[in-house]
Amino acid sequence: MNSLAEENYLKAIYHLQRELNGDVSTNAIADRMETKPSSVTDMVQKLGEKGLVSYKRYKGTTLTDQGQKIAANVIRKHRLWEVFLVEKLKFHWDQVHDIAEQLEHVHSEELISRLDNFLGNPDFDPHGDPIPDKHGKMKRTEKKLLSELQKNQQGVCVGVKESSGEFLQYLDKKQISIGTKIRVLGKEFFDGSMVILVGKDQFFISKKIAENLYVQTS
Amino acid sequence: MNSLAEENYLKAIYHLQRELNGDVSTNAIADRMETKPSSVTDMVQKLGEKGLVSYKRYKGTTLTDQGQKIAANVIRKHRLWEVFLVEKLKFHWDQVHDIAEQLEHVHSEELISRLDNFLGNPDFDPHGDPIPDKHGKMKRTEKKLLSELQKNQQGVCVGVKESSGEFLQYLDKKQISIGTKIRVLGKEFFDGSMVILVGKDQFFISKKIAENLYVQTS
DNA sequence: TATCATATTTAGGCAAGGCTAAAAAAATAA
DNA sequence: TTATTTTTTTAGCCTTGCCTAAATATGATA
Repeated sequence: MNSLAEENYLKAIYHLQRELNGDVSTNAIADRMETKPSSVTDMVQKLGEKGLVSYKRYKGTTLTDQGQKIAANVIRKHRLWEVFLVEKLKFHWDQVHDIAEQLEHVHSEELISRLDNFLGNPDFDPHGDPIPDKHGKMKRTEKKLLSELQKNQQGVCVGVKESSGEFLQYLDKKQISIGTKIRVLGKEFFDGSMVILVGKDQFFISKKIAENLYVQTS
Repeated sequence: MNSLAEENYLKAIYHLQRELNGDVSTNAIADRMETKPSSVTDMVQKLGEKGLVSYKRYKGTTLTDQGQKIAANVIRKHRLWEVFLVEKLKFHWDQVHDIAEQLEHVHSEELISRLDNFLGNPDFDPHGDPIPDKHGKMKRTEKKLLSELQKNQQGVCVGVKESSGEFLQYLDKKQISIGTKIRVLGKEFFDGSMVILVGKDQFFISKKIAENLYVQTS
């Protein structure tokens, strides 16, 4: 059984490894965890001894298979709980992160398997992120950024890149959520801004918005 | 915000205060928490400084109003989660305690209020114990021990006094659960044993069983 | 009341996870 | 290549919550 702190480190390393695709530096982890580099060194050494990461002094850290499995499981729990909070308890998708952050550390395989079932074995969480299965594998979608679409192309919103409260609230105000169909009515070349159609409303969005929304085309 | 350890102490003191109706001794707490008396002393002193218990050296500990409120809230969460686990995730009532023990420490008023709602604002948990409302008040039922019933009286099972796995499994085997109607067909004077009717089955139970089952008569 | 057993507290330590300050390695610039 | 900056690690300390051993209060008994 791993401690809460250990699980959080593994999770952070898991995400960083994907973002940076490669070894993860001590500072990067410290940044993500909002802690000091010296604390990180202590912890990755401990995780190293436990065989959950491969750590070499001054070189960086990577998850071992075992560490990866544990991290994926924590993420699985986090995302399943998010689905529960949104689908069953009717939370808004921008309110669930902190609560899921706590729920993800409840230990019980039985619980999570029953929860998964209760929710209908979802493949994606309310932000469009894939939910790993019990072996740590997740569905890969061919998702693009909205900004990559051309005039008259359309796609279904499947997730966000940036997930700050402000951004999610913006989307909410515009009635954009997972599953929302979006059609590009126009696109300005010089600044990347767009006019899009959402339901019956059409409106203007900046390049910054378009670069932070994932859509599935095909 | 209180730490996990603090919440567990408050909860234990809350229960003990009711069981012993009065001040709670350091040893009693240590016993309940499966920890050493010296650790308890440390903690009650700390809780005392925080104003959550009133503690006097060598005299014992009681919850303050504030401490009581916090304890009741933890218990509320525990019992609501138990309802969720049994009603929604179809756990058996004898499997949910340890999981609820973890879930009860998730901090979010909003979460618990939505959960309460989702579950239909239940008044009792799957073991028949009352669920405190958000102000810490709980419904009082006039429940008796089965052993207090006389021949030909009947009652509805509303809870258990002892809740060990063995006992709950015994009840399960006999098809007794919350809501089960039980009629006393016979009662032996000299040892308190009974013959009872449950559904269409009648069988013998010892005094020990009868003294650990709560029924509601009226 | 004096004595003895029991309950409780105090003192001093330990492990987990943090932090700061200082040392050492690596990367970058001159 | 040498000097300088940045990154990382080490050393030493802090808090929380636990523990053991020793000291002290309380309460029961003679």
